[in-house]
Amino acid sequence: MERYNFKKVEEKWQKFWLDNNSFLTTIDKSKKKFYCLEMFPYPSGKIHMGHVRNYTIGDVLSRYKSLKGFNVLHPMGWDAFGMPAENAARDNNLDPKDWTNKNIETMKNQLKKLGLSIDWSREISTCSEDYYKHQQNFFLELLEKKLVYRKENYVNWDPIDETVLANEQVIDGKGWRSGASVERKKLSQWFFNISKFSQDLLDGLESLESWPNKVKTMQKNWIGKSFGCEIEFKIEGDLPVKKIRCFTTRPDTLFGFSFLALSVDHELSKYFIDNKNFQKFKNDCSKTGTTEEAIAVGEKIGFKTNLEAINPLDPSQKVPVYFANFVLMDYGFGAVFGCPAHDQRDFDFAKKYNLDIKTVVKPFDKDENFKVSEEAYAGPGVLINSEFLNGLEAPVNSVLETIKILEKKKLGKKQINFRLKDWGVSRQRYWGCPIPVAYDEDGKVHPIPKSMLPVKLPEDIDLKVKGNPLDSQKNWKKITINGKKMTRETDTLDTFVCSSWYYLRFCSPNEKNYGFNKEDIDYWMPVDQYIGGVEHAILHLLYSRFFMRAIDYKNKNFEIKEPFQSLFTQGMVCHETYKDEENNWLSPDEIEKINGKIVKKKDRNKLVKVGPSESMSKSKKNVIDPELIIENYGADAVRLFILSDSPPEKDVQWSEQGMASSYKFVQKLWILHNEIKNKILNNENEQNDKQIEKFVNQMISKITTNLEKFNYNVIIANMYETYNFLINYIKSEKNLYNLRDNYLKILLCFSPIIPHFANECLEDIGFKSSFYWPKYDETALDEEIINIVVQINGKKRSILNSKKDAEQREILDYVKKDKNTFKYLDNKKIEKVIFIKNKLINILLNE
RNA sequence: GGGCGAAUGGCGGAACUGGUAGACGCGUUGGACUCAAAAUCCAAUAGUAGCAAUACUGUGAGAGUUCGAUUCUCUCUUUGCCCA
Repeated sequence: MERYNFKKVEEKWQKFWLDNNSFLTTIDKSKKKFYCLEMFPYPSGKIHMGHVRNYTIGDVLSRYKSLKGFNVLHPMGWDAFGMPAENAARDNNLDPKDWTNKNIETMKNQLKKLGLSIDWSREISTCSEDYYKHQQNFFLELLEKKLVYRKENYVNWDPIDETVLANEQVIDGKGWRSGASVERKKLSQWFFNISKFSQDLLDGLESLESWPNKVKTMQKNWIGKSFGCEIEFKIEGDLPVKKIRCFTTRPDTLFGFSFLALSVDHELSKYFIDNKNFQKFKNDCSKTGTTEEAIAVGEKIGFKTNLEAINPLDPSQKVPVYFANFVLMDYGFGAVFGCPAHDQRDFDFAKKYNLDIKTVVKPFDKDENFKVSEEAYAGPGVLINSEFLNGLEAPVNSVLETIKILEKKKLGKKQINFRLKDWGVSRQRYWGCPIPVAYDEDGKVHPIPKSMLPVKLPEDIDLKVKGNPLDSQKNWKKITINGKKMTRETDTLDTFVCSSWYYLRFCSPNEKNYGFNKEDIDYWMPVDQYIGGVEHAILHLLYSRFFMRAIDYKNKNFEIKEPFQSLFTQGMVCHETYKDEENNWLSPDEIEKINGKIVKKKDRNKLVKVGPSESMSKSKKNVIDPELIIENYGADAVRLFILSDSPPEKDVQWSEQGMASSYKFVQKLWILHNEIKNKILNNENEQNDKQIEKFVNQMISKITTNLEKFNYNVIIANMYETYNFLINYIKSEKNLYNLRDNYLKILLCFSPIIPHFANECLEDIGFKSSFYWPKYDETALDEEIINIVVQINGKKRSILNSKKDAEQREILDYVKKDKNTFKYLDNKKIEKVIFIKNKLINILLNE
């Protein structure tokens, strides 16, 4: 027998699948469809272990569904626009397109070596004109539907990448890629009107039963529906301003009102434009970022006006009006009322400017004299010091009641507010999808006529210029539309736009006239299973859900609303981290283990510090290159290992030993296969053997259930159990009657996990095609002899074998005689017996 | 600070609707093979006591519900993620 040559076998089957177009998919209405999609990769250079895990999970599912008879769509593409390409190209004097395409080639080959069942004829790349011309068309459609608009806005400006960042791309006040401190800057930007769909996006979550609750909660919080009240405050002072509108979720704390705070961009600011102190203040404000987090953490500063606001519930109460840096123009009306006792932000502000702090809510367990002193009290309780509102339970009752009163007095009205803001899509970068509009001499926006699409990116650009390289493309910028000279928009679209509709394109990758065609969409959509990292729980998924709605808006393209029927979020691949004595990161192949000590390979006297296991990242050097691993152990072994050690939704530890043992397992399976093959050739008997019949049925049942529930790590355990069974079974010198049929079923069950190996073995015993997912026979699962647990006073004392369906009396008689249990019953009165047929007997004694 | 989750041997992890805790793998120990080692194979492996049969303890801590709790409820601790 030859040693299992994974290289030969894997190449053979990968070629076979390619030559036979095994994974090519077309619409087949006679079959149920299954659209399996994994989040497509960014072509950064090489695939990493995270990809291996993600795509293996998807592949196992796709192959399983195929065997079950589904018409499976399993495509792959490239999220190919984005800054890394532009930066790499700039630093190495390359064209971003060449850099990207080269990476795509490399990564595609790597993915192919994993033996993925992908329909490569549907491959798409978001940076190709074939793709982005449709995206530009969508942009224009959205523009027509007024779902895209342009507005001047403060943005998060990344001074290193010289681009605008979305709020969610700012982490701890720093750019998510560059790490630079983010600044506030005013720019004219394109926005998608996602907030128009706030309620719809929120409601849609209800229908997503197969999404993790965690993700739904995160989206819900992100959309942030709040219920409150719009209040009009009368203003006194020397300005021609009589009232200011505010939004608040806590109108019930109005009696604790001690200041009114305005955003520096509030329309009132026009009266202070010449005030030097105000200008200085405004300037200081721009140093804090625009994120909620930056505002919460940063120091609260204010600029006092000489205006006074009047409490609508108590006209005798007048409080100062401030401009404050923690009030944002796009929340509410850019104005909030301050109640320091019950809001920490207001509290900090009041302390700083010595404003009143009046307690109006007391916790349930405190008395009327409760006073807020060290920090604000935002919890529930009862209203106090609030005249006619006293005694109301806060917040639910008191808020509703106060709104009623305000509405009656025509001082305010109930309002719903959403935290979700419109999506700023303008990026001042070259390597993205050009926004298909131009400006005439007056600065008026004109869409590029659809006949002139795509707006192609210019070639031969200079990426070394400061700012947006497109801006310096004087010739490219010039365009004539209908005889009129205009200037092109130089912003490109956020790459999240590209990934917001790629799942649609996979359905119609070759449609020339539009991004998709309806027949394909109606057949393939929605994605039945979407698989990817939880890091996209909010943005990508929310944007995609928005995009479906936006394209559907007014023209009714779709039968369905939600793009992703089910979502699975897989965990990360982690590895220990290593540092040398100078605290430099070391990669796993720079270290070795000698006599239990971990030392540097180059200098064995140098001890290595072992850090915690963290998600693999280049910066920490704790990466393992999948290509090398596939080279050394083979794709099947890698697939086995990446699934074996942890449930797919949890993080997995990379372990060299674990990897090696998966490799050994494949080798052992091959030895087993050859022994089974010999037995099969020597036994051509049709009779059945119950033992193998029962085991294989059990196994099919287990593996099927575990596949359906994504318990892929347990499937690997099931495979080991199967091996352990079979190796003993064939040694048992039984008459191995129906070994061939049962072994065939086993191989079919293994085939989604280790497809090359399984196909090789199947061919070896005479099966090359018409594979299917084996069914299990419920009746074969029936046991004739059953283990019954015997408990005395709830404590397990014995297990006895009984024939199926034995009655309580029989079991009890047996227990009384059994050597393990009779001693417990000796001379004691049986108080009660709990009996569950075929499972357990629990005898309660009077002691 | 708020929301959501998690906690099981030396390690990763199993355990169906409340019914045999620790499947399976790694590691470790002992043995076989070998001049020797690696590889491979066999055996043991939650802890304590015992030659053993067996007994007691045991699923982060404490309480509760129940004949019976890893599983359900409450409180606490630690920890992860998201939001702030």
